[in-house]
Amino acid sequence: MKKRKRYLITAALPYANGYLHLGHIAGAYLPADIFVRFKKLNNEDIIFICGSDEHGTAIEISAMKEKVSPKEIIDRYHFANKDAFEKLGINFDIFSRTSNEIHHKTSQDFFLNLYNKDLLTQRSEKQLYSEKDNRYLADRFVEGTCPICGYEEARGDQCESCGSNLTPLELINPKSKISGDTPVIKESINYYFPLENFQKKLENWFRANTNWKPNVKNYCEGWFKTGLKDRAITRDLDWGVQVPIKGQEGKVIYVWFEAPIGYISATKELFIQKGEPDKWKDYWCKDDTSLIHFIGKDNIIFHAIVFPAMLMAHGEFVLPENVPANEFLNLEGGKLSKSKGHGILVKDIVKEFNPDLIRYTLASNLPENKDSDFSWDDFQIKNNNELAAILGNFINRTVVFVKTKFENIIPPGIEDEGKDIFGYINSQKNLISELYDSFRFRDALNETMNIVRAANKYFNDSEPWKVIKTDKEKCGSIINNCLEICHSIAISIFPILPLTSAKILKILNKDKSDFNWDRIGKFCLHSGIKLGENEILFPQLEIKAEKPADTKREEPDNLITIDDFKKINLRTAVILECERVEKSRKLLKLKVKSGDKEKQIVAGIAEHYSPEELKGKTIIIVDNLKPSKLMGIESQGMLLAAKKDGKLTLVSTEKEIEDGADVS
RNA sequence: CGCGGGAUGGAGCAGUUGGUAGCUCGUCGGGCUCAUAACCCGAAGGUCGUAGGUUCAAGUCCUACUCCCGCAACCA
Repeated sequence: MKKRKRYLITAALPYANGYLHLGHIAGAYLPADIFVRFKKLNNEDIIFICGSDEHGTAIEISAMKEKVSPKEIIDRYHFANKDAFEKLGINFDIFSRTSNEIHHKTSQDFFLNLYNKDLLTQRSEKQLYSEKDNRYLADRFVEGTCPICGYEEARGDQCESCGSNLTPLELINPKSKISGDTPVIKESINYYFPLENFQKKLENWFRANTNWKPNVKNYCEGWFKTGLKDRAITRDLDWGVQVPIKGQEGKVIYVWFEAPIGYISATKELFIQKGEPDKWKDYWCKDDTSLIHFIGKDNIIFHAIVFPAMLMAHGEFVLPENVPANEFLNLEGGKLSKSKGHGILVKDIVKEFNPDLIRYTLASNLPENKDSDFSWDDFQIKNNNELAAILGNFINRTVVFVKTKFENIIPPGIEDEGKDIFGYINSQKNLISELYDSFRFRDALNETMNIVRAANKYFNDSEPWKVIKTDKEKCGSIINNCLEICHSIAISIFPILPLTSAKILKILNKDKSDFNWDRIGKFCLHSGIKLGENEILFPQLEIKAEKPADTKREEPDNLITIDDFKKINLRTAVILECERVEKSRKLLKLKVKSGDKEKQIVAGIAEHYSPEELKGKTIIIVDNLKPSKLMGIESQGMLLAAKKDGKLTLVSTEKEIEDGADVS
């Protein structure tokens, strides 16, 4: 392997259309931050780049829904996410954003570079255009009747009812989602990136990277096998980076093309801030740079195939040396996705818990090889039985001993005392280095904790509380060693627990002059120095049954008045018919009778009840719920059911009563 | 056959090219008492989802099956 002079680390650009949750952190940002901190401790030349990805239709649609400008949406999430990163101690050298001018310029230059080399192909395509809206309508902006199943509200890209993939042109009677206008068909030119032509070159490059993680390799080999397809890199949209070609105004560069260029623009911005505007080239253009993209598995295709192909096409940039993608983190064995409101948002959890505890729990359970699990039980166990009992306790027992037996002053050491433990620490230092270098952060963490475990053992085996009664000098020497070990621990945990690391230095009253990976296992303290104020690093934690940061919508006041309650019409109803909804795992379609009315209700209970057992049952329904469509089927009410831990049971009446009765 | 991931002692996970099944937590027994009832030592506990196959040898490779989970278009 080539000797690398400098590192350029990127973490996936978070999409500025939602808040970050723990899955994002465990997938990309924490491992990246750990790696960067480790390298910085080794005095490596390394920069850590990230920023918000702020273009794309999803943001435009969110803006439309909320009736605000896209700018408002991206500002909200950009600043919230930036703040969340800071609170978690994830220290980018720069957290930029793709709406910045420098990024627009950089992506346009990139685009032009390929365009001028005649690498891009043009295709004229029929697109829907709305006269009234004065714009082309991208697929998500069109609604119409599905040509396959006849569902009337099919989207331009897909029919929610039958699941068919569609194009806007296939829709019968298409309408603009913006104005309801009926669009016309117009020809429009779009540019394509010839990914197909790069397949051979990519494969050769890719397969030379033998040390990549197997999950990344397998995933990409799958794509190679299917064959890469050319991809459109422009779209007829307003929100984004304008296509820099005369006569093509009103088109933007497709986000997938422009977003990764954000890594380059952010690097430029960083060095402009530093007053060295050309220095970014050292990192992007010299081939003794090691470019590493930290991402979640959903981004593999872009970082291991598409972006490298773009860089190859451009020709002036380095290719990634590694793309250590992680799998996904689940919550309590179940889902952790924002769409379902089950995620734990970073902005919430940092309010209540020590960021280092969050970092520790995630780091010890990173989804490095497969999806892993976050649970509150585990979170508490990690704090009480590992951080508090092993790490916090070792620091505390040492410092308290100094305080009570040595007037809080570091006693002198004796040569040769504790040779074994320092030998062990030095060998751990090398082992942990190797683990970090091969992106095995979980193992690195465990081996780091083994140093602390060994430290506790040394304390126990040396029995300073006994030795002090017969030989105070020897006891002092043991304690001196323990203090030195505390210092070594402070350095070695820094990549994972930066706050704790700083606290230990403060307790030891030690400056940063020896704060370097090499100094682990070396003697750095001076006897005769008074220690700083002691502090319990990890207090015991008792997490109540109510999971504190679980994102139940924050209700400032969840009490309702009797009037609020009266708004809800609850009635008994009897189930007349019941059938499964086709292609759905969870939905049942019920026909119920409540008094003289019959209603159709779609309910997500198919995993708990079979259609047969429901027939004839009396249930409670919300009668005046606004109808809505689920998978294209209208649901005119909602049934009540009790649910906990995956169990579900319908709410019924205790005695028999006619259907249509009021419930209150 | 929509795409993808998984199944290893009570829990959560390692197990890199096939060669005595490891780690953390928990449990039980003992030690210590400097320390946040923390620390240290010892022990118990696994036919590695099922059924076949390849091999001198399979958690690891091959085939089939079962069950879980995530994503996608759903849980009103």
